[in-house]
Amino acid sequence: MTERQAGSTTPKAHLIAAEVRRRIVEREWLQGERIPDEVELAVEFGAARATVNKALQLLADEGLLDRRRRAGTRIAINPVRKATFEIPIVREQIEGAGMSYGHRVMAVHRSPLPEDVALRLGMAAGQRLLHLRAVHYGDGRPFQYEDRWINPAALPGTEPVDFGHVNANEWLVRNAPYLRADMAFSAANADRRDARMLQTDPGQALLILQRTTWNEIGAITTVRVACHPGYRMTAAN
Amino acid sequence: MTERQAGSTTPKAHLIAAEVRRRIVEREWLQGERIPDEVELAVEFGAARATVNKALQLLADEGLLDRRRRAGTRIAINPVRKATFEIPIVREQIEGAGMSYGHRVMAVHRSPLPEDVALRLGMAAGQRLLHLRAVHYGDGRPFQYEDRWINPAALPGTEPVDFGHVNANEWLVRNAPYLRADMAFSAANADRRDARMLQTDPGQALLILQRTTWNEIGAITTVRVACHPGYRMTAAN
DNA sequence: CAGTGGTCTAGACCACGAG
DNA sequence: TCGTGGTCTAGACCACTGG
Repeated sequence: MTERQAGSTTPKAHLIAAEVRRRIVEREWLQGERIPDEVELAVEFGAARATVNKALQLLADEGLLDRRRRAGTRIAINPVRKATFEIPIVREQIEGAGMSYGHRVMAVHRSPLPEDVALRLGMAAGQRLLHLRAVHYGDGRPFQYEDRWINPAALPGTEPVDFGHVNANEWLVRNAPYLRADMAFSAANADRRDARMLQTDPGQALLILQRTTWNEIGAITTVRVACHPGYRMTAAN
Repeated sequence: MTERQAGSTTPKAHLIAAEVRRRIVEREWLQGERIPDEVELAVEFGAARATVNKALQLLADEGLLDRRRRAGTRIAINPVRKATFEIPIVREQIEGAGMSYGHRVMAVHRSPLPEDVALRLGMAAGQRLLHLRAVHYGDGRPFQYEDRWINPAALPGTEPVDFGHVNANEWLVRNAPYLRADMAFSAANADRRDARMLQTDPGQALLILQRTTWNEIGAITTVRVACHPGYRMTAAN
């Protein structure tokens, strides 16, 4: 780090972070130990304190460091690591995998909210919202089956949309920015409807994704996505 | 934003980010539109450019903005949002839920790598690694069943460990910091062993977590975790 | 109460890439 | 080519919180 990397475009903060990470991984600094403070490191690395700060913040965000005012910076004892999943538009995901995309709306109704869905949305059960069921296909084979509830009251200033023909997934992503979102993964045995929609057998284990979004008005939409058998949701780092 | 928030400890960069987010969510700025450049916003918000930069970087990391040199900053058309899951130590997760933790090692062997595991690790099949099977309990009920392979060669400078008695999950977290990790969620029907370990029935849908870590030497460990039926992995935002 | 990280600022130079 | 974001710096003040 004393030598300047010739021709490198890597930000100095990243280089410092990498060097600190190396000292941790190669056990020069052990879990629980306190490391030099920002000013010392700034001198060592020939950088401004702000740059060292940025580097250490990166590592703290990764869960590798534990930083506290006055107490200093320590190597985390239990590095709580994080996995980040990107939630792309289904169509892009399918086309990105080199398959052709298809989409079919199986049902659109204005229906009273069942108890469990109302709970997810934080609304009263029995209220009538838009209920939508659709299947996304990749190369003609079912990829995901989504069961979605939409709250039109949370979508002011937009034309009424015919979700029987429009792709709700894409329309919402593009037209309903949200402030808060909730997300959960679980597994479930396919019920008869899941099985029919995904062209598989009842009882088949399915990865279930549940997602709800809110804006300043209230809940926008909640969706339960059943993925085709064998689907893997992956994250790097 | 012109008025200074009296007594607020919220960083100015966060306030700016919140205001920009509001303009997006309330459709003052529409998807695809270009927003004022950093210098203009700095003037409007009475902040330094670096502060505005930090705020906009936050939103870009969220996937809400699309920033490019020379081209400026635009509201993302397809906001690819992210969900972040924290991977805690199992014991802390269980105790954090108010349950008592239990742990039992069901088997420890030095075995030749099966084809599929070797592939995950990027090693040659047939090589002999440490193979470990263990169950984590919450209030006496099975919580997770883990099937783990450990590469001792990637753990130099540490005493040999008796994983028959030590909790591998915790020992590795604390003693084997890694440089890269891989992670995937999927669903599977419980096979006979899964069912026995988790005290449930074969065929039951289980959430499967698969995780592999590497350091500068090579693969450290790979684990397949089968969660008890009904388990939900949640993320906020 | 004093040491440490958290944040902001004004200014600067540079890299990228759209036009 | 040149406007825009990316990054760094030196310096400053402040907010925590451990001792």
